[in-house]
Amino acid sequence: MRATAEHDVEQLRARLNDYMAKHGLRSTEQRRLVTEIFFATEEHLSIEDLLDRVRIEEPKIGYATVYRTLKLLKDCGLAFERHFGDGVSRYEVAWANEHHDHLICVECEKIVEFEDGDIEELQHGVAARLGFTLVRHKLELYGMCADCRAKQ
Amino acid sequence: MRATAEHDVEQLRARLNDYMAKHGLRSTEQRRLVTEIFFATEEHLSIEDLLDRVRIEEPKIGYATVYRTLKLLKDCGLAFERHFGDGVSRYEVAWANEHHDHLICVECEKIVEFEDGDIEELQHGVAARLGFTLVRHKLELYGMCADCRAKQ
DNA sequence: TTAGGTGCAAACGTTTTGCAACTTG
DNA sequence: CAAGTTGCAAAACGTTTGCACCTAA
Repeated sequence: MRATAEHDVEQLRARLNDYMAKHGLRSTEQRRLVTEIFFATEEHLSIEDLLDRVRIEEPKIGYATVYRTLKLLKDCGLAFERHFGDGVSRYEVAWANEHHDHLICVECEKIVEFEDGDIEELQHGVAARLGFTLVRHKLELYGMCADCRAKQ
Repeated sequence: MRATAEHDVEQLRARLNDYMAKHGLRSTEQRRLVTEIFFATEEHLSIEDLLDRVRIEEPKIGYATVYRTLKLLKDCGLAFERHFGDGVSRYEVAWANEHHDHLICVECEKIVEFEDGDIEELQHGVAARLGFTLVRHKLELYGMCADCRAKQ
């Protein structure tokens, strides 16, 4: 759907450094490691998932550090937190100028991203009709993917 | 938006009794009390909310009973569990033939329900285009309601 | 040097469960 | 009476925090 090559990691680093400088925060080895691994990931990671990957390179890193780093990324708008109903928070990189929703397979839990301008337009219409100014939305479609349907 | 009068509580009771009979479950006083109070409610209740109401009539009822009763209602499709991001699960009655999504005020947390057939149609289109058979969806719109906008 | 960061373990808030006593059918 | 249910309290679960030690600037 989207190619990794399009993504401008450099821009994320710049935004992060900006934010840290502005808030008197420091660039530590752990923080760099966690953010780089996170930025290099296409999937929707839980804290544990990310911790596992980080520990391959630096086994001493603790859960709390990953947690706090993701909080930082959330705070400066570089990560989105998602909840797909299984009790754990998952995170994905907030690439600039990109917005998408999720289609989740109820069988194999595969997550596909999509974007649909028509739906978004209708959402604004609904909100306006009820007197709301829309700020954001969450749309998740749950269904069975082609692979799982074939297997049944 | 919808009048209580339209809702057929009798049908819910019947479906519940059916389910319980089919699964060898029993109709206890606590279960009846919890379900009746739940069925009579328009709001999106947390377990605690519901427990508070139930305890007005029967102070001895425990959290676990309400929890387990809601699980039962969820299992037989009479209750939906919702997560609006504040860490607690909220429940609402799954009235037959009714489906709606939510519009939530980011300021006062008011929740308005809506239905939009056009959006749903587009959702099916998106899913089909990506090879999925749509089972259900979750759409939440977050914005500022007219009242809160006026106060600012 | 000092404000900020780390890792650990303990605290937290919500959800879930084991169990002995009690009800329902 | 057998099987299901209750209420309690404890366990489990993911998340968050206090603190003593460490490190970037």
